Amino acid sequence: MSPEEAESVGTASAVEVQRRVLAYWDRSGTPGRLKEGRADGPVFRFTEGPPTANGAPHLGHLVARALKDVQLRYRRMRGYHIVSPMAGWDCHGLPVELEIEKKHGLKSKKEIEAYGVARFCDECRSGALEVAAVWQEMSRRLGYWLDYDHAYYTMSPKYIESVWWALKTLFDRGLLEKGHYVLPYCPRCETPLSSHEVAQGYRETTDPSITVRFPLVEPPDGRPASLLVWTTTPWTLPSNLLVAARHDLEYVAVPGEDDGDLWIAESALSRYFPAGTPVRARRRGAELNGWAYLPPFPFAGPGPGRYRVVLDEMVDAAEGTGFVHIAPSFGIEDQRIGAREGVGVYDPLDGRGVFATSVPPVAGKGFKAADPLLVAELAHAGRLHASGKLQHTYPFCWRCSNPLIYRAIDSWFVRTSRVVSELVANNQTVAWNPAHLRDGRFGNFLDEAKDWALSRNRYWGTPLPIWLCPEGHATCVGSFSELERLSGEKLPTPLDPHRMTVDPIRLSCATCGQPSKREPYTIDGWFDSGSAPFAQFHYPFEPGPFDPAAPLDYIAEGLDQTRGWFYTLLVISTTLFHRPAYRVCLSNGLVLDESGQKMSKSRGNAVEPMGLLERLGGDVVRLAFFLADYTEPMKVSDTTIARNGGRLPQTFLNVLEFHRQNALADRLPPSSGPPRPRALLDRWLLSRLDATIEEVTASLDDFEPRRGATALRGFVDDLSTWYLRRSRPRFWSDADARDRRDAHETLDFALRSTARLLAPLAPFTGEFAYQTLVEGGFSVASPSVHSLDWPIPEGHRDAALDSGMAELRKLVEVGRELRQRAGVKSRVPLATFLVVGDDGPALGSDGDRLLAEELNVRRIERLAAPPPTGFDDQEWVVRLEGDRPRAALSRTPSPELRREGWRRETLRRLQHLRKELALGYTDRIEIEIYGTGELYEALAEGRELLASELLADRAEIVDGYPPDDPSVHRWEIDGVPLAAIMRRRSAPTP
RNA sequence: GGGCCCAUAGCUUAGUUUGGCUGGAGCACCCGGCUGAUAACCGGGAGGUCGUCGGUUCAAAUCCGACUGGGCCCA
Repeated sequence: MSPEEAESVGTASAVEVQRRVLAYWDRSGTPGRLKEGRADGPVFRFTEGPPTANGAPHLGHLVARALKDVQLRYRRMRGYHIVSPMAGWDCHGLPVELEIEKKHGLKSKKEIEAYGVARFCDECRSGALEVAAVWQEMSRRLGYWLDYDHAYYTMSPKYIESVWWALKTLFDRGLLEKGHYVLPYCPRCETPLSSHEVAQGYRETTDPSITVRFPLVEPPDGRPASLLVWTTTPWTLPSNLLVAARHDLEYVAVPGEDDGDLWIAESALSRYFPAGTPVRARRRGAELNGWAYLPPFPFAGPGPGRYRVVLDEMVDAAEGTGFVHIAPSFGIEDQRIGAREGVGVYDPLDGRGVFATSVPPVAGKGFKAADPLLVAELAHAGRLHASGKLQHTYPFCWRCSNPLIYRAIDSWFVRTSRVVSELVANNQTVAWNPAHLRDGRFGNFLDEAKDWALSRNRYWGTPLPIWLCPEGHATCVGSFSELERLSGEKLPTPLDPHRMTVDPIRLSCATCGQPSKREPYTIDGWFDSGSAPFAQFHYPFEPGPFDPAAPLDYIAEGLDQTRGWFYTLLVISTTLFHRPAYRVCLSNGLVLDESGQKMSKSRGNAVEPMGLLERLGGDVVRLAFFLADYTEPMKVSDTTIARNGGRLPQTFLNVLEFHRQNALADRLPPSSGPPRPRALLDRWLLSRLDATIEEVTASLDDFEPRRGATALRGFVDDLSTWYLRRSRPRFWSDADARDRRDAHETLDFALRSTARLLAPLAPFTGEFAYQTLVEGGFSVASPSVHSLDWPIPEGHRDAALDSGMAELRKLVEVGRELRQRAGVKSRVPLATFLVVGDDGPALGSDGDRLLAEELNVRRIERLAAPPPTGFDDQEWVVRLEGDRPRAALSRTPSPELRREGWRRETLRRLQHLRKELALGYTDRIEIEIYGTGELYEALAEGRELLASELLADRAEIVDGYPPDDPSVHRWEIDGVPLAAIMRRRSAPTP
């Protein structure tokens, strides 16, 4: 390490460590050099799930990124070649468009078109790039190494061309088709959404809840009669064409206000009528089939089969009346039933959800605004039986927050439903973490996979590469060269294949030769991101490392991606390559605030990731995640993160600093190779180290960093609180130079190994430690810890040693307890610690020596059984286990031992004084010490010891009281006055 | 309404797969000690109906069932 670095290391905080390491990496270009791992190593396939480039990252992203990075770093150290470390951004789609709309106050598609589609798309592009920069800086702070210089962008021409290739492949296989189906539709964005988008927008809301009378044309019993029909969407009533009942439900007629009959399911009766209401008639649902009624509004007009009761299994009487209003243009079930009955559709709404003039009462009104007007009309006509409000969950647009409607619309579909069994089979091969996702949430979703509504009626997205001729023949274009060929035009270079470029292009129909126009759709951005594993390489247009036969080895994202990326990856890989998309999939839980509430900007409880990383440092944040159960929802705040993630690096850095100061003071040359330990503590530490290496390795092999982080935390704790605490005197003892050197080498080796083990989990701390330990560290030429080989056990594992030391540490606890009960401080030596009734020292005389030192007793004795006469209470304090003595400790120090205790007491105070006087560890001093009586005798007896411990060239012990002088420092020991004058002797060591 | 997951001390958690000592640990708290790396460290204390109830068993935190609470997803 360079002298300047060495001097300023000090006790570094995690934040300081991070700052220094980032500076070093920047200087040395380390991330750029290492991100791909070893070029000739075995391949580790990975793809970064591209975040949507419409906003800053939130904490949940941080968790996923930490879980990805730890694995990449580990695999690099294991010698793998990472394919690919490319960063990526999902640039297309509504979210990005919406940001630009907001920026310019655009409120509708008409306004976007007036603004100019080309300009609009340009802004979307630069908006996406700006966001990517924010993500990159956050990732840097977290230590997430990706190739940011060669990131993939789903909006880039090459990427789009790969997506086109994929679409054409599906088209050729008959898996991409046009249909007219009911889809979730956002009237503000004027586009359909996919089911995974809808899933993100369910919210509590209040809607009207009305029950309407549908008069029967020919009442069965001669009296006037009506069906009671319930709905929460009055705006769909003008489109009513049928009423559905259930064949096996029991329906009854009860008297209404004007003496007409009201038909309702018997099981729904109590919701509408008081108990005891007379029943005038009763029919099975099946008997109601075909009953004709008068529709609530006449605007849809007559048509074959309309306005009658039909039977369907979807009806139940759990809510409503047992009669279900069917508007085939506005519901998935409605469409199915309407199509079966051949009644056609009636959709009076335009693209923005505004009523046409054909519905006079609400012409020009939005569908929501129409609700109260239509209800008033019904009331006026005497058709309204009941009216109220209902609170329920309803889907809203996940981006613009307006209520969605379900409506029939032209759209292109990926026929996912046809490959369900293949999806299910491929999913079975995936190692999910948590494992229950495979057959639980994700598996369930696959079982019911619906066709994927792919097209969007929008601007900023991959254009659907399908051209249609007037005859309806579709041509799907799979590459730019094909487009050029079919259009007979020279395309501009560079080509930006977005709407403004491709919309005007006309092809001649491959089937009939007529001019074809492009279908004016973009595609769901989720198809873009699901194509990332191959589209990032411009597959199949350029040679690259993508292997169509090989799934990714590992992906990790938030749980929300079960409906998102995890799903679209699988669909696309299954339909294109007939294989699963990934081998291992780790899904992390949601991030909650301290009190367990979901974080959101509107609630104001969101912790901002950049701030968190700046305050605590990336390693603390990472470790807090790794040590928590990251597959479950996680409560996060500065306090919890610092508490859970801060201890390991802090303790480790403290040990490192201790070692640095001592190694530096000793001017120790760097050690070479693993040490050959002699001392018990050294052998024990290296045994623990090997066990830790094994555990961390296994945990990362299993893609479960938590176990490894926990093991490492335990090791560092043992290193600091047992090995180092017990070894401390060895590091500055002149008595045994060889042992001193052993201790240095063992600690040095353990620290270097720990730095490497730490590297994937806490890359800044690992790097900092390594650079601190090696000569020339922090220099441009110094290799990064991340470029080193992963540590392997060195054969130091010794189970007997492990258990023996554990046992010994238990005896230490016993001894300390006895000392406390005897009321004798640790500094005062005691004669004997007696261990009763075990098989003798598991660690031999070395172990007993260690025990004696730790307990500050003169000797350890072991007895097979307690003495027959028992222990004399005057002489011993005894620890019982059950009713048998386990250990005993001498109760009282002898006068000699007490004098030694005083010496140590004095020594401690004088050492403290050295520190107060700001003396360096190697500064020589002169000292005069004043004491009287027994204290004087004790000090005089140990003059030489005191002198050498205090690095005193001259030490004088004076029997008496000190002069009255400001340079005199005074204390009391057991009521006896002690004083000293201390002066620096030599110049401070540099 | 349906599905999946979670529940161990105030907090973070080990132990649950494969039932078996007195359910461990760290943080925080109280008392005492120690301190030439440490925002440390050491000893002791207090703090647990292992969410609740029931079942299986010689034996249940662990296996089974129901319930409660929380979370997520679907309709």
